Amino acid sequence: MLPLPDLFATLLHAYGPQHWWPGETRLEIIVGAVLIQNTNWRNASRAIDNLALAGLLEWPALLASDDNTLRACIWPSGFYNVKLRRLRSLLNYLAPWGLEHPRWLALPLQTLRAELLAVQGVGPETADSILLYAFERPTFVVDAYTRRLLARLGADWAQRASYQALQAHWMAALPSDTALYNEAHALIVQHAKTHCRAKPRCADCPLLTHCPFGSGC
DNA sequence: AGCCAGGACTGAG
DNA sequence: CTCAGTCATGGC
Repeated sequence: MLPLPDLFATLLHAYGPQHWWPGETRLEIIVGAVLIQNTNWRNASRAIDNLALAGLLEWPALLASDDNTLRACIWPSGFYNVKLRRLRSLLNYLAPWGLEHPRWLALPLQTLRAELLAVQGVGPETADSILLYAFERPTFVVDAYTRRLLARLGADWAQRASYQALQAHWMAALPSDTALYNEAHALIVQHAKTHCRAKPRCADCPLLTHCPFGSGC
């Protein structure tokens, strides 16, 4: 299979730098990481817009918000009862220090990751998204796109591999670097959105020549 | 009309 | 430790 550094270079050449940032502020990124769980970006984005309109993308306001207001805002993202609880547990974890505390940049990555994973409703992808995008820590975010892309490129093991195995695979292949991991994930998402769901399917896919199925998506 | 989307948790076997 | 079931909206 195409070596991952080459895969990254190919996508970068095809799509250009994404400078992807899933939110305007640290708080928005963290909230978004929960709201996007098993939901399409459009619905999650609606929820974020509602929160912004309600003035709840401000740290103290969000902490002080009542459940009914918060639930109404996040409604379009689906799973609103579950996500309400998950947001609360995450906010409760962050609250003692706030979002700008030096702690978030000082603690070892694995320590912080373990803390996040201990929060109810924060699994590996959500934890890594927060670490990479909100706190700019060099950890690779594995998601459905990442998994599918490897599988489509012939790495059959990827489809059923554990999160840990997939993450280790990427991180062993690419140097530990926040900007690089950010860009790599953004490119994979960009590729998936422009080709995987394109119709006609993958006519000018940049990964076409590397794909055993005749389409690199 | 179903099927699915950038997950995580729970209970069962 | 696998794995099906659960949570839910909106777009196609």
